[in-house]
Amino acid sequence: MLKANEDRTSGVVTSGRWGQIYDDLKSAILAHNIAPGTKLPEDELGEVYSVSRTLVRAALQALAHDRLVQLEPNRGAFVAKPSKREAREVFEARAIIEPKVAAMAAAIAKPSDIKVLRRHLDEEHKAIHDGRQGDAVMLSARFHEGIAEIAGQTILTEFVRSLCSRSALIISLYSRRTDTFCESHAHHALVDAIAANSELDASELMTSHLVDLLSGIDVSESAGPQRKLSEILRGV
Amino acid sequence: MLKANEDRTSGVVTSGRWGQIYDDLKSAILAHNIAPGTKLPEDELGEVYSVSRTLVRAALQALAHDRLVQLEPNRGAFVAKPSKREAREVFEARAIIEPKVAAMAAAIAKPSDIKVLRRHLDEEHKAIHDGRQGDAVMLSARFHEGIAEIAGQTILTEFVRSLCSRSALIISLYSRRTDTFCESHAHHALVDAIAANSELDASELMTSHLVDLLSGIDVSESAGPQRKLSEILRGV
DNA sequence: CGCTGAGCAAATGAATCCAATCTTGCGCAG
DNA sequence: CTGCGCAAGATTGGATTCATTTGCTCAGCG
Repeated sequence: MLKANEDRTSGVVTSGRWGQIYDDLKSAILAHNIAPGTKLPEDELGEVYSVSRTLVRAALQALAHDRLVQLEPNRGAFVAKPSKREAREVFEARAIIEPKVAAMAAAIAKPSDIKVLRRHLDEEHKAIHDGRQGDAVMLSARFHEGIAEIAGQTILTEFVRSLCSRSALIISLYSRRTDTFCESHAHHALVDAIAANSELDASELMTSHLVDLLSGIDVSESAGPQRKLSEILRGV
Repeated sequence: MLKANEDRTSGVVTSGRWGQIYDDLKSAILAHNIAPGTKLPEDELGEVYSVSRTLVRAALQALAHDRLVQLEPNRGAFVAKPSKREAREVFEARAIIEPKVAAMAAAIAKPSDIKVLRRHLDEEHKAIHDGRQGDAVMLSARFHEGIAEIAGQTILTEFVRSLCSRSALIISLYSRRTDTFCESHAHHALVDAIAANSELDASELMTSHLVDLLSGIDVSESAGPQRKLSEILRGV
């Protein structure tokens, strides 16, 4: 199941064992095993993990901060359904941050870093080949995170991690093509540029890669997912 | 006391009334009313706010996610003490994000937006004049947030908000000059550029403003603040 | 036949309670 | 006199329990 709980929530807390639940739920959501909009009742999750609602609540709160779940007062927790506006903003933010990060990574990448990236690529390729789309989007996200880590920017790495998580949700919601999740050749070209220490190439490749990703999803203006069903049925 | 709890934690949750505690503590930390490294015992806070430890824990967890407090397992919560490395990274991140945001804001700023910014400036000026440094840094942060809001980028606004919060902590820790918090003239020039819809000027002014801020703090390499008191006293 | 309102059930919000862990102070041995 | 070890106190971690809000159902009325 692609153990992803090695560094806890994003290095934030490490407190207690609710991080386990956090990681599990996060994996499930990102891998699209739980559909956006799904209700996440506290006691149900508590029963699944054999823990109290207290821990479930802590995990849900952390996920809410990552915007992967939406907490509605006295209603419950739901898997987030990013609006198209939010989707556009996520990619705009990535377009601002990630090219710079890629350039920084290219500037200081060591051979060992490149090896790590290529290993990521291999895993991703295998996941795509095996048809495990859920794992593929997660590995793609981890690839982008990996670049940020090479850049040595822990804070920007956090931002990239957050944005990639949300991107995974967005792609699962609005994807038009099935191969939307990071075509491998784009990633390969990126690694080559970084390995060659060419900052400009890395920056531009990242930009075009993000444009590619964005072109693969439908962000045309329309009623957001917040619209009530009644309004939709009324044909408003 | 500068009511800041109008939009809750960063629009994240709005759940329950622990947001009140969150906002209060955040204000106190950013205004430097609580020194970095200070322990924040749960039941003490619970007594102060006449509330159960449950809510205090929720607030502390949210603050931990913002990196304003550090949660140590079985130890407790402490006001964060960003290392110099973290300090540098925060400003590097700001240098990447904020100029772009300023340019976007300049591109689409309406007269009403400018009025809001100028009102921020007035409050900030008054706070500085009155010697209320704590409020000044908070208002400075809100000014930067305001620019991001004008840019219409809610996600980047969140990032800027987070970075500005941490900057406030950093400045209070490593400031050399006392006037470090955003000299007003820099902010005025920024507003002028945005009002004139000149994206390039806004971007460059923001960059130089951030460089200015960074030059005002001491980020020279040295042992981080994680050093034990014993090591310091030993003169290591 | 449709609409309104009271009542019921379920889920969340918050407080209290118990357990586990760390800190600190004291005592004793070397 | 100093250093190690142990026990008591304090503090956090997690579970259980009570209260409140929300949403739904169904009876009564227009």
